[in-house]
Amino acid sequence: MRARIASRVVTGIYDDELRPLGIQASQLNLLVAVASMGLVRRIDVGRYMHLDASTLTRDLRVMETNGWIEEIAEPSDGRGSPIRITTRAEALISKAAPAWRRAQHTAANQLGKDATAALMELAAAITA
Amino acid sequence: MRARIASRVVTGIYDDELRPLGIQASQLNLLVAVASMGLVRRIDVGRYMHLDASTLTRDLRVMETNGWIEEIAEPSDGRGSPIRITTRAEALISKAAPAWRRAQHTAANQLGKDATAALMELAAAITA
DNA sequence: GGAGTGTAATTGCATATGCAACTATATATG
DNA sequence: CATATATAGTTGCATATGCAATTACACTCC
Repeated sequence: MRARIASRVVTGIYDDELRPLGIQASQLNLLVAVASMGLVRRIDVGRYMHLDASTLTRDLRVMETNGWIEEIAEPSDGRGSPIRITTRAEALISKAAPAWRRAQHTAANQLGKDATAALMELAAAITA
Repeated sequence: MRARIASRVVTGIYDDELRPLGIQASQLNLLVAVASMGLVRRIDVGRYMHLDASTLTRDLRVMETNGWIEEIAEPSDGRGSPIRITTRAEALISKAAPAWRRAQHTAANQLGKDATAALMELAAAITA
């Protein structure tokens, strides 16, 4: 319950800052993850983000529609072609950086120093 | 991003344990919250759980259908009658307690002692 | 007591999330 | 090479989540 509440609260802080840019925290997260991974299969994004494959199918569809993600190889490959971020999305990430940082500061202030460090620790434990 | 990933991972651990009981972590969370609050208005549940009112309308509808929550006063009150947990749901909470504890242990082990303490700290900071 | 203000709840819309089942491909194995 | 097994991705289904707009009260203030 604590983890879910924390997620909602923190997500809300980021969503508020990102709203003028027309992107949500969940989407920008995904975009940054894909950007950091380069040309990547969906499943590997899923493993990194701990997201179910079916969730990714749908989330990425929205982002392809927005022109933020593109599929690379021929569509005849039934096991899926790798994807990558578009230049348009790269521009968006840069443009969103200040709002992102503001949200980060707001969240850090609202949580306090200890709890913020706690969150970093928590994420590190999951990634490991 | 860290908060959202943590939420997904922890929720998944609880969902796995609760699946045989036919209830999800999100629903049991809500049930326990309502149980602890007694006869309560939806909006106050929302404030406690940091959930939007519209989300609660829908989440609670599912739980009323399942017979876990009941509305008390006359439905003529446009600003909503308070709700409370049913005896059936109380029984379910008791029955789910072992699975809940198992999930708690699994999560604590998977996160490690420091990260678990971190999560408690995080939640405390939000509630305060 | 009627108008204005504030609050609780719902609805329309869009996205997010995961499970089970299925499809399509790749890889191993005899 | 044919079959078995494993893996990537999608679809149907159900729930979860929040915003904007709307509805229905409650309350206050002349």
